[in-house]
Amino acid sequence: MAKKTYLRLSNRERQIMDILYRDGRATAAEVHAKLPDPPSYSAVRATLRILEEKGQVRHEQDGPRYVFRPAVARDKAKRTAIRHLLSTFFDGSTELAVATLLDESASQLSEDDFKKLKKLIDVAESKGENR
Amino acid sequence: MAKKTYLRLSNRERQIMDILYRDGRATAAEVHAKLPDPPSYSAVRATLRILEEKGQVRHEQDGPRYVFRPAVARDKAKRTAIRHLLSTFFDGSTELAVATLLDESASQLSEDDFKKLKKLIDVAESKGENR
DNA sequence: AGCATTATGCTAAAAACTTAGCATTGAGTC
DNA sequence: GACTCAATGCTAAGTTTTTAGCATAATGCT
Repeated sequence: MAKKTYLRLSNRERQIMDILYRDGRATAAEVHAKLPDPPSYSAVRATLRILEEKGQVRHEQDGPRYVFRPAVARDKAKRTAIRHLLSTFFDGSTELAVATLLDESASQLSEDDFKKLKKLIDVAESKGENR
Repeated sequence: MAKKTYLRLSNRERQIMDILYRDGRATAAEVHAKLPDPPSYSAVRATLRILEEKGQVRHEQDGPRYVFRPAVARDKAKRTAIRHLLSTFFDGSTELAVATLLDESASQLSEDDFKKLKKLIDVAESKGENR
């Protein structure tokens, strides 16, 4: 059977995936506790099962219970997400995106944080030069 | 009537909003043309109407047709999106997010771009000092 | 061992999303 | 003004999502 090119996740499914990406791993009960506007525990388990059928989630047995994890590495998922964000809201411009990021969080960053950010750019620049 | 705190958009609705945010404004026909795996034109219009009912979209009359726009400013929507991304995939860390952004696009950035990025940080830093 | 507690497996019903089709309206052309 | 073309208004039906509930299995305590 061919794999679907576009895998659509429903709203609840997406919410649950976000929790799993945020926390790395969680039991059904933990997911339930963190869901906004949560349905029954039973409904959460059902959705986790569906996510597993869709290949988005895996579980391991941990004693009496299941622990769920995203099947796709967080790193890969976050790259997909960031590309989507760039193209939707920033016309593909890294600069615009960085500007917004800084604007969102500047007031919470320390002097040291800014130093690190500049260093990041230096590193990226030197890597970019190998073209 | 109380406004919903959590406004859920379905998959199709989200796809359509993304197009509207990307392009700023579009007719029903344009949205239809840009939808991946598109349904009928009629279905697109129906969804646009629903989005309007949900307060996500507005339309203006442009001669014989409607032109649709996001009701929430792109700028506000993108901040919401970026905060969500930060918390889901980057543990709230601006640095980690910038690092990924750079990593994604470093090979496409020019020397000048890097200069601008550093400048952005300087500006954010000086703003941040007014605390 | 028996019992309470906490899991999972499964199924079916309710709700929401998604879609298409037909009726209607309006603009432009001949 | 009649006709054509392209738009919107509306509604109903199909499909998917979302949910709850009951049955069952496993753990751990007394």
